Amino acid sequence: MAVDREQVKRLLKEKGLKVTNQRLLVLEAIASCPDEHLTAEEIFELVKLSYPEIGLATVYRTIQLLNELKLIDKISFDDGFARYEMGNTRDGEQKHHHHHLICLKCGRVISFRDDLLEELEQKIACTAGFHVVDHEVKLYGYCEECGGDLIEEKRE
Amino acid sequence: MAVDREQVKRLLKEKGLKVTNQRLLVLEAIASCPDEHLTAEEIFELVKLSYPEIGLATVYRTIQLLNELKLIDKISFDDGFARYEMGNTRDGEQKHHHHHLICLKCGRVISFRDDLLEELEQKIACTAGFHVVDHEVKLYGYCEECGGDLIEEKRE
DNA sequence: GTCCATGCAAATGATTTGCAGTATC
DNA sequence: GATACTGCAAATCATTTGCATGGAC
Repeated sequence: MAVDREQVKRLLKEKGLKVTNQRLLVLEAIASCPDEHLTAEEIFELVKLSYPEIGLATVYRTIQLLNELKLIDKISFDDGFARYEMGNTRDGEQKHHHHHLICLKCGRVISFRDDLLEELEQKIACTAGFHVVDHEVKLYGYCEECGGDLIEEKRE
Repeated sequence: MAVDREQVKRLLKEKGLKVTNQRLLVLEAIASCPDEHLTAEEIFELVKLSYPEIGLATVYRTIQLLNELKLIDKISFDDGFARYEMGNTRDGEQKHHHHHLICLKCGRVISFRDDLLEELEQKIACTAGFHVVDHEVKLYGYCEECGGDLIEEKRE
């Protein structure tokens, strides 16, 4: 997943923010690991490879900024770390949320895209007078390697 | 929502754990606020009303214990506090998860019960070889008072 | 009486913040 | 050149832990 530097620069300028190497590098670090869910510390280590002078506080501040700009999404797997991944809004496209399967044994996190939730949202909106604009779903269980498909053959 | 003290005592003893006032009181504090999502600090304050000697560390340790015993559930709304609510496993009954509508304006949290997710779980199990055993859903939006039903009449 | 549970105070660890120097516009 | 951004170190704050005392069984 590549970052459109020009588009990001434009967005920053629009908001009266400055374009800095640190900001671009943090965003590109996250973009370079599309299937990971990086912690601030991990992003810090990644950026340090090409820009050793960066400070951890800058990473935290940048992450917060990019999140506010909707360029990245924040997620938590309740292991004590906030995690980040590329945002889902591309140009004018509609949101295409992906959710997470979390393996209770090995901790692996698998992302999946789903549209079934739209239906649920509609239902909620009608019944509760609640206008849903976003959702987050986590499914916990066991992945293939950890016995996900051995449901029937348990008991060994 | 009342706590069946005898049943809880039995459960604790079964596990070789001791029955203490603190443990019962923490559980009852949580049970006494079925529509709230209490933080450790809030539970601490509640229990202190009837048992002023209790320490915050005990509340944290007890919460952890009750969570492991599946008597309470942990949830996080990403505001920096872990929150707790009564567990959903009642006797031998099947789980009946409820999920959360979180208002982005007033912060109100509305719980709702849903079974549509079962369908989604089945789908995932088949396609990804993933055996889902639990799920967590958060819907973000605007509640009735904050304009949830004004979707059409927006503008101005 | 044994050993687990508690209360207090101190430790931990992710994240935030103050401030002086630095880079962007 | 003004002002926003950065790096460093110190501060914050929810949660955890060590240890001596107290309570359950």
